[in-house]
Amino acid sequence: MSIDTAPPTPTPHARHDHAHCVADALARADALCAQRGARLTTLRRRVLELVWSSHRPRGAYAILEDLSQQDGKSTAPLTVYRALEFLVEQGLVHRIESLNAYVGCASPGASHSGQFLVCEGCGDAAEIDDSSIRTAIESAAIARGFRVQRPTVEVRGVCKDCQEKHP
Amino acid sequence: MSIDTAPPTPTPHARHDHAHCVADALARADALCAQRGARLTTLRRRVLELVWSSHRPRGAYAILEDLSQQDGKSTAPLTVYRALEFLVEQGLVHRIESLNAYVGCASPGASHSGQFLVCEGCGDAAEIDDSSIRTAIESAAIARGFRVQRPTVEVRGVCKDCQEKHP
DNA sequence: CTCATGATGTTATTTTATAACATCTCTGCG
DNA sequence: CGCAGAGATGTTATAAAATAACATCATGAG
Ligand SMILES: [Zn+2]
Ligand SMILES: [Zn+2]
Ligand SMILES: [Zn+2]
Ligand SMILES: [Zn+2]
Repeated sequence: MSIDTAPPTPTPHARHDHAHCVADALARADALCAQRGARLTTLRRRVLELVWSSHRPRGAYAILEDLSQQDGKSTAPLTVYRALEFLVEQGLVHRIESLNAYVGCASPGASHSGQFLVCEGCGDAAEIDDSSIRTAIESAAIARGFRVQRPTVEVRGVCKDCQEKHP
Repeated sequence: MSIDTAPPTPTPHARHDHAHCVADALARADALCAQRGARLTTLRRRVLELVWSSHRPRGAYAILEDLSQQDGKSTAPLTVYRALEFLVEQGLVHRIESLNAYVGCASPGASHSGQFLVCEGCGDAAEIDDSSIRTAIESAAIARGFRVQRPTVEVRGVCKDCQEKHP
């Protein structure tokens, strides 16, 4: 069976060891939080793991359902929102504004602004950290006397794999 | 961050003839829609005018309230959402994803992607159309085989005037 | 005029997010 | 240890944003 005819999978670009992605993300989170004295509690760690369950942005309520299902009892939205708030503050998770959803950060610890290529086909959100974009935004802002605090770049379009599937 | 819930006062620091802004925007909208055969109905035109009541992004429900108050009777959310949908499609209004709010387009008709400098201080959203940003995004996408459909750039920070007020 | 199309009205519901307050749990300190 | 205080979580209720499904109205081509 050739790669070209591979069936649709939850993670479309699934030619990778995703379990490794998750384990890696959790390990980095542990290290970062320990280093900072931030408390990555069991709950927060579980939420982080659920955010990382795919490379697609996931809604707070989707995570909530996972959590409830795992525990057999229903959890309150606030529980998830508070955990997400912590994770975003720590730079472990990014919020995709145009989707009201959350996705694991590809390189936490590094200072970066969050730039995403969001595919309409598969829903994947690929995080990039392009210095040209960063500096272009900074320059444009400076030219107008605007002090940048948090740049948001979310590019909708179609990823490489999805283009090949629907030519 | 709070979006514009205050009464529709023109921009806080703007020493400009805002009535002219609005009239101008409406005139251009009339012309564009006429040219395209799109129907800028009374309702849609009124919503456009309300979006333009300031240079701050306004939420759909804020506009809804204005509309209801003007008419003395309550209007349904869908009424506003449908009008906004039309206005966004026609490029007369942009949606600011990170605020769930809408703002009038500074240069409708021109093809542009929507780049905004959103001030945390005054709530103003200044629309820019910076070619460096545009090309930087396009290049970064091309390098990854990603086909861009709709780039979104929303930069949070503090505008010039607000920096001067709070030094 | 008549019909087809698109626009608006109406009612109900879904999805996303937060408020207010109670309880628990960890940690540092006497 | 035992206790105080801060931070984390639980609980209940509500707010805010968006959409669904279906009915009616308005407009313009033929
Ligand atoms: Zn992975
Ligand atoms: Zn990141
Ligand atoms: Zn103005
Ligand atoms: Zn514009």
